[in-house]
Amino acid sequence: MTSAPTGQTHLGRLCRGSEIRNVLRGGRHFGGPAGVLKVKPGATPVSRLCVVASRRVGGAVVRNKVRRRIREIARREIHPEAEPADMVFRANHRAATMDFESIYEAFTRQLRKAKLLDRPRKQQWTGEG
RNA sequence: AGAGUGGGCCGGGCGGUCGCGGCGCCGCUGGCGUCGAGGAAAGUCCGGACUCCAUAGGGCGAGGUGCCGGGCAGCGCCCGGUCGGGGCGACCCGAAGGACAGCGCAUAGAGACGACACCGCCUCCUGCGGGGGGUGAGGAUGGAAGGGUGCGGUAAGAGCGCACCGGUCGGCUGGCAACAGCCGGCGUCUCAGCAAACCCCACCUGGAGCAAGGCCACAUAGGGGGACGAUGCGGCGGCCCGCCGCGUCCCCGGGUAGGCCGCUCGAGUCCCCGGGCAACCGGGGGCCCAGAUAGAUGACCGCCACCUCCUCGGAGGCACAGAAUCCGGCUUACAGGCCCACUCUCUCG
RNA sequence: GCGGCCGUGGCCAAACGGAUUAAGGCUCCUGACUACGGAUCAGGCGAUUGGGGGUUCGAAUCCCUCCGGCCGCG
Repeated sequence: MTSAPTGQTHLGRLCRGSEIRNVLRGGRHFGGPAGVLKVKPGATPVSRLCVVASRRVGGAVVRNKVRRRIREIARREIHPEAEPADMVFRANHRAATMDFESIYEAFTRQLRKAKLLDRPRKQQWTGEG
């Protein structure tokens, strides 16, 4: 398992095994072609993300690439003023062969469902960017 | 021109926007500068450095290595050579000590190493069914049959005798040596293979591993030193002798993934000169070249290379693969490309 | 970072230097029995012994190397 450091302004790291298990067990489930996203209301003022890429995904190079792409998308698309959340993304083996555009579309759809692209209690903000 | 052998190297380049880690600086909720994966970072198959523990010594055992010389901190690695095998050749391959220390080698076969005769051959006897003796040349068995080839010899044969080729012993010459060449002796004794089967011989090996190990903060309460010792238990590399600890008394002050150190400057790398056939070594000068701690390199765009496709202007692709204490090797994976030396065949001059 | 075990027909597996078609069971196929099926009986198909290389007369077995899977310790 790996957890990615992310943009420190509004996206932190979720590293501890107990917290990760907590999110996986009790979080809301958002499926997608590249993997599963689990979200729970944040325990800290900033949102935190953990990307899980097991050996089923591929070798070290592939797993690093998937993890970095997910983290990059989250960094750019999650709104700084959204409700802080603890997230765990578990990548599957299909993520290894997908190009960046496909992963981008799939993951942003999951984030939109989780209402993380929006500013809370304000106007709808289109997440295209 | 075609086919091939050996060695070395590269592993897309330049620029821009956003983002990440280390270090340095500044006017420090940030900014600026700078550096930021590989030849294999991999497998973890060997060897070390480093750290802690153990070190009275000895015996048994276990594992590894195995032609010679050199290189190296060391190695099971590398270089050079010897011998054997393969290739027309350049070259390539080889765990390459010992089989009179022992033991074993299925089936077949008389016999697989001090034993022996199934067929055959020769000879003698005969009551013509066969029997006695000689032989190991021929056949048969087998992966392999107690040196090989030829001539002589003989009843038939056989190192029975001779010559040559091995083999072995001794000497001489060359070589540091493995070994090679030459000379002589030996067939009464001694002549096969397998030791990546056990085994013998020689040499090597203390145990763990950076989660080593150390420092700091905090809580339940544990450790260190000295003295005494029967059994039991545990530890010391597996076992034994042996040694140490657990037990009692006295004295003194502290162990765990939270943080910090170890943590990256090193048997380093590049250039030049010198020594050496070479591996490599010596000297001089230049350079600083990742240090994360759930683990930093990503995304997008433009131009130029390279490859493929076609509607000739575009589209797609661009290997294997990601540092975790650090080095030296080995092994394995790898799109495409470059350079050097050499060999064979054909053609032309 | 250390250390160990395993890989044999579709499945479970035996043989650990010795010939042979690499046992045996389940499954599957064919036949018998039955009105049909099951059970039973008889016969049969099915193997690069994880891949490659080496040692040997001979390798599933010994050695080297790679691949895959499982487990243990810190």
